[in-house]
Amino acid sequence: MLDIQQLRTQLDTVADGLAKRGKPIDFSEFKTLEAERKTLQTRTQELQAQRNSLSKQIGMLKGQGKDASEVMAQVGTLGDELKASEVRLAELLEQFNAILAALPNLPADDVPVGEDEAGNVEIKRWGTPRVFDFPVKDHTDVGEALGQLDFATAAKIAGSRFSLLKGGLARMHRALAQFMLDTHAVDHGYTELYAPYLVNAASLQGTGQLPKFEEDLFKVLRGEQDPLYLIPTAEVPVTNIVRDEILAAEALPLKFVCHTPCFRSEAGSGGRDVRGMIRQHQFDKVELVQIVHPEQSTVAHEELTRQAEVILEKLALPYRRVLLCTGDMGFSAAKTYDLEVWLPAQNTYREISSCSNFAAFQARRMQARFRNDKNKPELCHTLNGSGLAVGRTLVAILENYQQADGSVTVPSVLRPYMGGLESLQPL
RNA sequence: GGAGAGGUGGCAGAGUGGUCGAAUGUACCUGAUUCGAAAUCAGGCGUACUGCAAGGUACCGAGGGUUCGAAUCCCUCCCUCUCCGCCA
Repeated sequence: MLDIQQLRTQLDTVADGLAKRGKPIDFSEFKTLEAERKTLQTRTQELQAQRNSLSKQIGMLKGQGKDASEVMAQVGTLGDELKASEVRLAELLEQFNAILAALPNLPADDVPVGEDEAGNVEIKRWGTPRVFDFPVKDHTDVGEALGQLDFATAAKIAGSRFSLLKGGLARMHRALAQFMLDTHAVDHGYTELYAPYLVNAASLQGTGQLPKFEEDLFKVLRGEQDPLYLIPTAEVPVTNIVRDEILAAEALPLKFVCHTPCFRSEAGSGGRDVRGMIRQHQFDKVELVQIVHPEQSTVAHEELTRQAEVILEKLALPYRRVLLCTGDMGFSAAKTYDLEVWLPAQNTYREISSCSNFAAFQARRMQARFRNDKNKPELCHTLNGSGLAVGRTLVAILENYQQADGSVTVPSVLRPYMGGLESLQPL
């Protein structure tokens, strides 16, 4: 959510910033509504003040046992205009909210302007892609040859875009999550959380998935009761911890790490990445979330991204860091780094982590504040990043660590989590 | 799933139609007292919008309704607690 004050006072600046995202937004409706709002709001409050004071008089007169009919007649004349003003004002405010809730965040100043992923800027590369002396298989072929990755059975059980892992591969999946959690909780100082996988609509509003992106979510209907939604990322339950809170300044920064499954309907992604476990309805992710003082968010963003990179380096997986351009950034983000891991079968880097600074955008939606130097409530800044997507990490290991005989070497940092197992062998 | 009781300021807790944005206690902040502290005394102490200011407006779980007037009455939803049943 953008600051409505900023829209009122610097509409052109806001419009310019949003235009950089690619689709210029028409603010003529906003201007029309705003012109009406100011006078209507003043007038409504004036009428309310009159009504309140007259009503008080009625109370006083009646309390003294006097006749109040004259004053009651007087307040009666206000009735129609007041009612009409209140109704119209409520309509206007609702329209403002709808406009505001649908506007994406302003890109940070140092975000490159571009239309799509072609405009992204590579920041760094780490690691050297391995040279194979045998034909490289993609992760689906490697996993199925091991007999430990079974899409056909998953499709029977649930449908397309689900996977069934078995044996050592299932264990490696678990080991990855444990390894990531330990690294962030112990080495990086994050507080580990276990959080709900189903959330209410208010939480999804808070982080920005609703109202615009409902079709991306799995919705659980419960008869008369309010629906719940399966979380698309741990960002939702974790960031909403501070929704409607006013924190003490000393409480910041908050740093949370949380491993959850993530559920995405993948509506509109038809045909993309249908093979393999790159794009699934259900995948696990270890998520990093920080709630920080506004002056700290830029530094925190670098720190958090670096902490995600550490996981890739410990796993010895080659990757690159990319700064997303204005046209490729997510709805709520002010600035985003993607980490892309090397996938030899595709001969390219693929996204495995997305680390974003949301500035005050989410905090304003969810009214997450802290008491500043002047003891006044001020919006926090929020950040999050994958550290990392577990399923895609498993994909990267299958491809990068495959051997000519069909086995897959277990990265050394994972071995303590797998009973010392050094290699996945066909079942 | 059945039966019942509740949601008021950081916390506790009063308030069942009118001078209530809300008593009181406690916590917290400032000052006085003190060598210092405790105790005591005085003042302050929710959020947001609006106004140069004085002030005005909204908010008593959320939304709607009745009324000249709603924390208080009515409806829907959300949440909490107690007992019974079921359950990993």
